[in-house]
Amino acid sequence: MQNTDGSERPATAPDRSLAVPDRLLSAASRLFADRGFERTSVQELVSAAGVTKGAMYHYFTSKDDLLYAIYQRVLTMQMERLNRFAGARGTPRERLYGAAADVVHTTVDNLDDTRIFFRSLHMLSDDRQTAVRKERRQYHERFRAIVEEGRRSGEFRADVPADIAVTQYFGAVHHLSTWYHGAGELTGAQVGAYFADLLLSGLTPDEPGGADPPGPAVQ
Amino acid sequence: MQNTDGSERPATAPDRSLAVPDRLLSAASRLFADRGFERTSVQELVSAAGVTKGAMYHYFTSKDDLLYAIYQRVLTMQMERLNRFAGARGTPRERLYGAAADVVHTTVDNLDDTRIFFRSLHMLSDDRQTAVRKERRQYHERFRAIVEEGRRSGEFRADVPADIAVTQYFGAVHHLSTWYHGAGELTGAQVGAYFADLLLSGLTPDEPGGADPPGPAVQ
Amino acid sequence: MQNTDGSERPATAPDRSLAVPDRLLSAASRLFADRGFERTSVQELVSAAGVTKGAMYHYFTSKDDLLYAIYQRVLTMQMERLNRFAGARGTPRERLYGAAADVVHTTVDNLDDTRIFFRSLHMLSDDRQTAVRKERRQYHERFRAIVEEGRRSGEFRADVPADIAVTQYFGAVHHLSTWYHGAGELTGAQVGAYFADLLLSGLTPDEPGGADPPGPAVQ
Amino acid sequence: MQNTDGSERPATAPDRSLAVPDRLLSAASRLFADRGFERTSVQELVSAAGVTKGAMYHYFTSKDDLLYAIYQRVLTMQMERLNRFAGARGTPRERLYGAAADVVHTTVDNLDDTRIFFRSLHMLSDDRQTAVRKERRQYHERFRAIVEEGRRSGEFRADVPADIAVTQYFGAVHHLSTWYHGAGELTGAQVGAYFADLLLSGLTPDEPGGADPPGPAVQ
DNA sequence: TATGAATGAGGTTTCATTCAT
DNA sequence: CATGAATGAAACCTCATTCAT
Repeated sequence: MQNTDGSERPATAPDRSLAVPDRLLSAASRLFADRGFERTSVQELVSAAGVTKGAMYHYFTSKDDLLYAIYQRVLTMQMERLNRFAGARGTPRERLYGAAADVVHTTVDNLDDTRIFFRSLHMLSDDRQTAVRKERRQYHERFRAIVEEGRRSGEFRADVPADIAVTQYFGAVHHLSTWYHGAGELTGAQVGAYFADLLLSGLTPDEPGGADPPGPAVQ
Repeated sequence: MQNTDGSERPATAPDRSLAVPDRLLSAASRLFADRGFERTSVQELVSAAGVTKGAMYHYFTSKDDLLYAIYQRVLTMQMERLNRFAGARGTPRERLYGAAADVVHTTVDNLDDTRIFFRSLHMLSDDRQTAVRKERRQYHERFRAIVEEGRRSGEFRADVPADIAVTQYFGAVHHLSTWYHGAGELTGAQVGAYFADLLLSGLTPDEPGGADPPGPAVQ
Repeated sequence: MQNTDGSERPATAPDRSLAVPDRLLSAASRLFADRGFERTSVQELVSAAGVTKGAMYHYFTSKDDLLYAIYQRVLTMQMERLNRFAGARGTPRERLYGAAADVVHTTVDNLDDTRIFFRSLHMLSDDRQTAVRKERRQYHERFRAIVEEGRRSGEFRADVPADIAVTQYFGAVHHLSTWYHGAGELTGAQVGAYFADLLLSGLTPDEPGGADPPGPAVQ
Repeated sequence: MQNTDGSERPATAPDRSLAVPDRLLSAASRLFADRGFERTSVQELVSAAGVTKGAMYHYFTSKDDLLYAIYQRVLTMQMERLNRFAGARGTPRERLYGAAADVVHTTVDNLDDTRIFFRSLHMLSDDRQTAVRKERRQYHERFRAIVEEGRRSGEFRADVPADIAVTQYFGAVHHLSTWYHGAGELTGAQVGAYFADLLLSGLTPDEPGGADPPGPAVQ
C-alpha cells in the first residue's frame, strides 16, 4: 500500500518477468504517485524499471506518452466496470448502489493511478487533456443516467440536481487517494459500502414529516 | 472566473496599487492554478506581477515559499470561518449546515487557491507538507466534532462513521475546483445549499419503514 | 585561534566598542579566512559586524575594497617590523635571525590575515593585485638584502642564490596558515626560533670536510 | 608556461584528440590556475574545452567534482613518486635528497595544479576537504619518516623537530607556484637541486665548533 | 532492438551594488 | 550617516530528447 504523507515507498526491484512496456508503466505509476510527474526524471523512471532510456523511447514517444498510457488504463478499466453495473438487471437503486460501491473498491485497489489521475492532468499535452476530459465526461454521464432514471421512477428525490449528487460523489471517491492509507483500516469493500450507502441516503426522498434542512446558522 | 479546461485565462495587468508581496501572491495564485506550479517559471511569475526576480527573492526565500504562503492563506481563512460556525448558537444540525454551506461558498470564491491546494501539495518541501497536513487535519477534526455531537444527541445516524461522512464531504468540496466553471451556472451559495442539504440528508437517521439500502447488484 | 580544517569558528557577537570600519575589518578578516572571500556574502559580512549594508558602502566602495584594506594592513605591519630588525645594530647573521623569527611570530599572531593574503590575491582587481605584488616584492628585497650582506661578509654560503633561500623561507612562513593550529602546540615564538634556526643553518657555509650533498638516489 | 602576475594566458584551442573528460580536466586546470575556481564559470570552462555544458555534467556531477578530480590527480601522482624514492636503496640522506628534489621538479612541471591545490582547497565540499587533507597528511608522514630515520642513524640533527623541517620544506615547495615563472630562469631540476641542498644543509648536524645561532637581535 | 553519450534550452537562485528616503 | 527595498546580470545545474553505433 502506498502512503499519503508525501514520503516515498522504498524502491522495489523491477519485476523482470514483465515485458518492458509493463515494467515501465508499473514504475511510472509508482513514481508519479509518490513524487509527482514533474519530480520524476526519465532517468529515475528507467532505472526503477530496470530499462535503458533508449528502450523507453522505443516504446513511448515521450514522458507525456507514458503518463497518458496510465490515464488510458484507468479510463478503460473504470468505464468497463461501470458498464457492467449499469447494464445489469435491477432497480436504479440497486444498480446505482452496485456501481457506486464498485468504483470505490477499484479506486482503493488502484490508489496510485487515481492519485495521478487528478493531480497530473494539467501535465498532459493540451490535446490529451481534452481527450481525457471527454472520456471522463462520458463516464460521468453514464453514471448520472442511472440517477436520472431513479428520479423518473420516483425512487430518488428530485429536488437536488442529479449532476450535483454525482459530482459530489466522484469528488469524494477521488479524494480517497488523499486520505486512504490501507493499513489497519477499513477495506476497500467496506469503504465502498459506506460510501454507496451515504449516496443512496442522500438521494432518498424525505419521508413525510421528516426533518427539514435548516437555514444557515450564521449570517 | 477561471476555466477548468486546462486553457489559460488571458494575462491581466498587474495591479500596481498593491504592495510587491501581494502582487506576487496574486499572480502566483492565478498562474499556479492555470498551468500548475511546476509549469510556471519564476520568470513568468515576476513578469505577471510586474516585479523583478530580485524583488521576489527579497520577500520570498524560494518559489516553494511562495507556494506555501498560498497554503497558509487558505488554511487560515478556512479555519477562521469554520470556527465562526462551529462556535455559533444552535443545534448541531444547524451549525453543521452553516459550516458545510459556507465552505462551499468560500471554496467557489477562491477556486484558484483550492485547485492549487490539492494539486500541488507534493511540490512543497517535506517539512511544509507535514505542516500543511497537520493544520488540515485539525480543521477536519473540528468539523467532525460537530457531527459527533449530533450523533450523541441522536440528530444524526450513528451507523456510518463520522469520519467517512466528513471525508466524503470534503472530497466533494475539493473536487469543485475540477468542475465548477462559474459562468452561467449555479452561484456558490446555491451549490453550497445543495451540498449541505445532501450532507444532512445522508446523516439523517432513516425513518422507521424507510427504504433499506440494497445489497450489491452485481457479483 | 582559528582552525585549519575548513570548518568554521562559531560566530562571535560584534564588538560594539569598535568603530564601524574596524568592526567590518574584523568580521571580514574572520569570515574571509574561514570560508573564503567568494563564499562570504556582503550580507553575512555586515550581519557579522552588526552593521547595515548601507553603512558598509559608506566606508568601503566595494567588497573588493574591504579585501584590499586587509592586504594593506598586513603589508604595512610586516614592512614596519622588518625595518626595525633590518636597521638594528648587529651582524647580518643576528639581524636576519631577528627578522626571520619575528615574521613567523607575527604571522602566527595574524593567521587569518596570512591565510587571506595568499589565498585571495587573485580576487582583487587587477590594479590592486599589481600594487600588492609590488609592495610584497619590496618587502622581499629588503629581506634579501640582509642575506646578500652576509654573503659579502662571508658569513653565509654563496653557492645557493640568495633569492632561492629567501623565497624558500617565505614559502614556509606563508604555509604556516595551512597547518598551524595554535592550541596545544608550539608557541609562535618557538616556531619562529626553529624556523630562523633552520634558515641560518641552511645558509651557514659547510665546514671543511663536511658532508657533501648526494646526487639523486633514483634515476 | 604560466604567468604568476594574475594576468591570463591566451586561450588555446581545445585538443580534439582527447576524450571529453580529459579535455575538461585540461581546460579546468588552466582556467582554475589563471583566474581561480570561483572566477571561472562553467560556461567558460566548457567553451574552453570545446564541449557543451550537458556533456560536462554527464561526466562530472558538479563543478566541485571537476575540482576534486584535479586534487586526486595531484595526490596520486605525488604519492606514487614519493614511494619510488622512499623505497629506493641508499642512506636516508640520499633518499631524502632524491625525493626532495623530485617533488620540486614535478611541482614546477605542474604549476597549474599546485597553484590550484593550495588556493582552492576551501572551495571543495566539506567531505572532500577532509579526504584531501587526509591523503595529504599521509604523504607528509611518508616524507617525514625518512627524516626520522636519518635522525636515528645520526645523519640528521635531532635538535629541530622533524615535523618542523618537513613542513617548512613543503611550504617552500608549495610557494613555488607563487613566484616561479619558468621562462628564462632556472629549470625545475635546478631549483630542485638548490631546494634539496638547502634542506639537507639545514638538517646536517653542526660541526663541533660551528657557529651558534644567535639570539634575537631586537627586543 | 537497444545503448548511453551528447545536446542545449531553460530552470531556480544568488548577490554585489544602487538609490530614494 | 544610515537604511533596506529593488535591481538585473550571471551563476550552477537539470533534463527530456536525439542519434550514431
